[in-house]
Amino acid sequence: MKVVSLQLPSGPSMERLPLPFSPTELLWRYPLPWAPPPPSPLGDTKAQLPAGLPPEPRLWTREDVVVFLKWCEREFDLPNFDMDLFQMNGKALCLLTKTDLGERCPGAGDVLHNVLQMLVRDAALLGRVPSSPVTPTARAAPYPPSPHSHPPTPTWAVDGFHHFHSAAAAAAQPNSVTLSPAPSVDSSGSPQRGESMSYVTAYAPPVPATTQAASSGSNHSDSDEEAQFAPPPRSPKETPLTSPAPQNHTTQHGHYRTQHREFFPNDMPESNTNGRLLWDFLQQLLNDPTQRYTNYIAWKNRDTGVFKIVDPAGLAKLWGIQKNHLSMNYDKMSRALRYYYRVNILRKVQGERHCYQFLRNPTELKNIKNISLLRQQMSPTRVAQQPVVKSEMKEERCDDEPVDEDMPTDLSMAASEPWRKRARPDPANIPSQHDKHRISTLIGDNLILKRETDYSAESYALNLRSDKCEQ
DNA sequence: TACCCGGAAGTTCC
DNA sequence: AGGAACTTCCGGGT
Repeated sequence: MKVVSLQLPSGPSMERLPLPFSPTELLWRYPLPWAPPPPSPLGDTKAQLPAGLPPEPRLWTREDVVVFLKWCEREFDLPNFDMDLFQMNGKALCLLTKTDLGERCPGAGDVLHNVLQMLVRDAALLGRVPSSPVTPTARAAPYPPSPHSHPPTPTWAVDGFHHFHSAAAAAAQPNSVTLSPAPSVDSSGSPQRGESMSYVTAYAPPVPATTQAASSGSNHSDSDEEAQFAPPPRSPKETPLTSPAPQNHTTQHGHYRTQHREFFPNDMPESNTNGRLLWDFLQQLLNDPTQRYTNYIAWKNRDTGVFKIVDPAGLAKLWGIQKNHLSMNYDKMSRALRYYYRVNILRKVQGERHCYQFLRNPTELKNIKNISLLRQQMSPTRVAQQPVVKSEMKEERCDDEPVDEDMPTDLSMAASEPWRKRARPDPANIPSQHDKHRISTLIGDNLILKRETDYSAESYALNLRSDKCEQ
């Protein structure tokens, strides 16, 4: 499966950001709702259209339609279309509904529909603001510069992690930017040799060599994108992988790749979440090897799982695209993040805006999914009996402690907070609003110690051992 | 004003 | 059908 580097429509800092989704995972998500002036929402995809194909699908001839369909087959690894069913011009093609397309090409209707929608939308935008023609060469032409193209990079965002060589970046792209493959780490792939592996390594995304080879040929070079998405420098303390700070990009990447190949074998099974869970989505953005999303979200301390949402609105839009909730905003997305508090996947870093901390490593999270969620109920009374520990969010390490197996992992209200059941329990046992708030606080506070423990490299290794035992 | 919090109800997908 | 994982909306606090 090839990856199309879809471009986000511009918004602040949205320019030229390829979304991390494979076509089949993403394309249905379009069309996009916000339409500030171009750059094109189709971006690279549009630019990769066959030369000579008009940018406006509705102007296509029958022959153009065939060319387009053939291109889609190749580009998106779609099953071959029955061209007899597409004896129509572009205008007619665009009138087909998703269902229509699905009937004509089972399994690819959504993709086709959404590609068309994007093209139509893009053509409309181009109509308003004439821009570069849709040619293979147009791709290399950068979009009009925007003052928002490169939002401020957090000072903590690193300086040892140099730009990848363009070929390497391109090679890394398929896995790094596709939400289909496993999330940051896979339970079956990584822990075996991971006893001494740090959190960093566990979070590092896969860069299988075979994928590189497979992808580098048919796709365009990313050299131009690399220039656009050159990752910000990283702090030397950032990770063992990057320290001491390498002088050579190729060496850097080689090391990186070597590490990943060790922990992410090529036969790694696919994720069971496909980036459709918010935590997984965030992890994938955070761990993008080419660091293209650091303008949106970036590790603040990868070892402890602390990250910062650099561009809340932008990130929310990305998430909205991912989930096809195009009115997504930070308020809504943050609500989803807050639901993670109760299941101890996340916590807020007190006093720092847009700063959160993962409380579970990806292996854990994935394992939880794999074992059908250990639905350990954490009763309010039980929680309330636990000591309250207020912990300042520093990168302090606590004693090693195994993963709390009693952690609720069910995001539903009922699982962790039974009073939220609509069929309410005995009223005598219902906490008051104040109590509820306190309990929630207790849940969060009480687990802080553990969280910071879990995210220390030592305990992460310990968790891995635990994972290993489970396997 | 923006961020943050959590309740409540609704939606979508599996 | 039912549950999980959000999404949407909201009132309140900082």
